[in-house]
Amino acid sequence: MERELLLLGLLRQMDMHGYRLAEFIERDLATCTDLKKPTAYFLLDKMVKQGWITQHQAQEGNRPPRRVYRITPEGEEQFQQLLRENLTNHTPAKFIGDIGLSFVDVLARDEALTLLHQRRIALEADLAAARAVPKHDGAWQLLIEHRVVHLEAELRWLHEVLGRLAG
Amino acid sequence: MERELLLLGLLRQMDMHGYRLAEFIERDLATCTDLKKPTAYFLLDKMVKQGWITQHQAQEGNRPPRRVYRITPEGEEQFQQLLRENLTNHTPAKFIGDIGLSFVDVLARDEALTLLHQRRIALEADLAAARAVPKHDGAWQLLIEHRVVHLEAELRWLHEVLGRLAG
DNA sequence: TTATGATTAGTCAATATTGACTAGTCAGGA
DNA sequence: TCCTGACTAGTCAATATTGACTAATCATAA
Repeated sequence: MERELLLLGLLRQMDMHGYRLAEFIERDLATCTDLKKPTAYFLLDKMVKQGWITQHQAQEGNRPPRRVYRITPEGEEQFQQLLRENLTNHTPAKFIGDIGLSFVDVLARDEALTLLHQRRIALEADLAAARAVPKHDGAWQLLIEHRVVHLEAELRWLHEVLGRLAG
Repeated sequence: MERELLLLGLLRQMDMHGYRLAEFIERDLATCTDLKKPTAYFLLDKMVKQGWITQHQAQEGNRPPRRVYRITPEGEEQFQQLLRENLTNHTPAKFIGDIGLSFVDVLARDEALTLLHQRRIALEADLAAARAVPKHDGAWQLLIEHRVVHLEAELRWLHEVLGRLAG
């Protein structure tokens, strides 16, 4: 339900049309979740059916009409409940990079080292990018720092692994 | 393609029937990936169609016949390629817990602290469990250590967040 | 003015994923 | 022996997800 939580949380801040929501999520929230446009519409439709949000048409100038969504009191209640669940439960991240690592001894040591070295380069670039994000206000700042903390830990670990493989 | 990589990697070690594969993944690899039984069969069928593996029936005693899968040379080639890609590319983990955190200021400070405190308890339990896993051999040990490293970083960060919220 | 490419808003068919189910087998006790 | 509950192996309908597409509008530049 974390996607629903996200959509409700955004609609709670202001009414929005589907395209705007989906675009915001895909562009600015890529580090938390990946949720594509058709999925967003699917979930929005579902939440309309469940009565958590309402949908109405809105025309602006000559533009084609838009579906604007608004949260309902039932939606707000859901949001509150989902938020509490999400904050309480620690849901560990899945590291899909680990799958390859579990087979690393299939490769010759030199090749493995070369490939993991490339991974480290990519990781360092990610970390630099995350550190370069300007200070935000409020809770978003937490997420940015979380990302930095995680990438730093990842980098230290990868360094360790490279060292162990090398000698 | 990380699920295919995993299935091919396991079949590469020995022929297996679908149920065994799915059970192993669900029980022992839950920290890397979540892949349910029907998904495993779906992917196995797909890989048979693509010629990466073959399927044959095997009877054992009175038991119902099983579908046993075996990797083909084309499958081995795929495996090698997928493994190299997986080792090279750093694919950052998604933190779905962050979605809730981004809305944390919706709640009164005391309630947020209580909920996040519960999260910390759960996290500490996870960490203790991860540390208690006995030493494995080879690459599996890497994954266990990765998990510990990640959980430690997560715990430090949560501690930081709690401190900041509190004061 | 009109051609070109980018942006907007959403759709659709194809693919992926899963919860809940079935139908057989086995192990152990009454 | 027969019953019960657990295990084995897989299926199926329902749900979720996405790549690729459409069709309109807007920006700009020749």
